[in-house]
Amino acid sequence: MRLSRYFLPVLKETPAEAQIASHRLMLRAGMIKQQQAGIYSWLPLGFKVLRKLENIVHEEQIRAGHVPMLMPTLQPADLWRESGRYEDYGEEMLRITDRHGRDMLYGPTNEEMITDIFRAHVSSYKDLPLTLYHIQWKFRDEIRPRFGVMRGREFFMKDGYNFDVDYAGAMHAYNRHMVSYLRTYERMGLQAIPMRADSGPIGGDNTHEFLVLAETGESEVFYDSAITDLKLGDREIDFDNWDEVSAICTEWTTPYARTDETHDAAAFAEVPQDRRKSSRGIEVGQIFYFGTKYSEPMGATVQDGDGNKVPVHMGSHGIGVSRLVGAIIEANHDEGGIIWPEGVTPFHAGIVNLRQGDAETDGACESLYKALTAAGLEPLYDDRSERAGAKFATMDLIGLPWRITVGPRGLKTGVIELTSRRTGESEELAPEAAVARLTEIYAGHM
RNA sequence: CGGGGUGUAGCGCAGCCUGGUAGCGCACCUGUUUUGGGAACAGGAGGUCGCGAGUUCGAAUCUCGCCGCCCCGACCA
Repeated sequence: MRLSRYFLPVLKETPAEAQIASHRLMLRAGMIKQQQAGIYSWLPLGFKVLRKLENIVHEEQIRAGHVPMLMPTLQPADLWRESGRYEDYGEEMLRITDRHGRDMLYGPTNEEMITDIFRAHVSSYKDLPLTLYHIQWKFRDEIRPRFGVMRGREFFMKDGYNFDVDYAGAMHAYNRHMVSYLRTYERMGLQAIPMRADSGPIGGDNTHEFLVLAETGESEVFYDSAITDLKLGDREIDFDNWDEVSAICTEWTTPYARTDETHDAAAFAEVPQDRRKSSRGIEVGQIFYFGTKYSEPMGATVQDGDGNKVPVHMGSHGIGVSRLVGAIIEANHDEGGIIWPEGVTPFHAGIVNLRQGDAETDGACESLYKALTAAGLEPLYDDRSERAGAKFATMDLIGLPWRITVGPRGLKTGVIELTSRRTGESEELAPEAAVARLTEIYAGHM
């Protein structure tokens, strides 16, 4: 993409309403525009990141054997009356009436609707296990939205629902989600720690939240630092292997890690002093097992091998996709701006032309642009007639992990400069060598 | 929803107390010079002063009502 043809309305000054880094930087980098309290337009750069995260979530869900679909944002109130939540949910639910006077709501979550779909089409244990998910906009009418997309009213979320014939099967689904979530966050360059959590209004017995450590997090968290050393890496995982999946969960849930809601001071005291940490955390996902809470009242049953109708065991599993954009920035920024992890960056590299209009530098930039594109990478070429400082500041702000600087000085000796946004380290090398380096760097992130 | 604040050009703000033709910086447009870390000069364009009533010869400014947004708290993916 050529910057001169893109839409990137960056701000030099910080809008007054933004308090925390991610909100400030998303506004300044032209990623979002607030339309109402807690409701945002996603401008091209923000939208690109959102889509990247969405793709990662899809890939990892499918890898774990889950099945994608899409449910509507507007739901009939009657479904929620069946589960009893229409009355229970309170003011947070946005209620709407259509022209015929029918009660509807903008979905804050989809347990009722997925259960309705399930009961209409599944009646045998032979069709189980099944996990369906979608990634869709949700609405919760928060009393006080804040922190930009981290706590908006409208938000983009992956929510998945498992259907199993018994408790053991549902627990495997629970574990499978935990492992696939760990993979998902790792690919996004995040360390998200699973912590035993409260079940809240969705209800259930067994639940973990995933928290990203960051100073601006809304929850206080307590953990054994041993957990932050854990990494899945590129190990192969057979998601159908109950023991293997369960063993990984044990690995991740054994070190102490809890939010203030479930914190147990006595148990925490048994963690060796030097590994006892407390911090703030941003919740970026949650998994629940809630058994037959919805299947029973809504009649989602299957016949088991003995011909008995039994309510299915369910769980629901969410990842806050739009919130993750903010969380990633909270965990990856400096005074100059955002620093995208390679796996989620909106463009793989920025090309800065230091002498726009000079035939030689223009030509060198063009051929670099073509070479990177041919290598399957997506560069953002700053071809504006701006001075060097302005171009550097823009690149730093929008946080592309790699910057290629092309100027007449280097071209005299046939080199360009490759700079890491994260470390600030630069290396002079031939254009072809830079393309090769970037291809190699991104090989593990495509 | 309780407490506090705020609304003036795209963004950041001054002006309001003490009523009298609406200002500054950045961004934008034109031109010249510049060109490896947010350039300089000159010229220019851009405003229902959140909305509605009221007081007044006259309201951005005073009064009343409403709305939006932000912060703290309670609440929350």
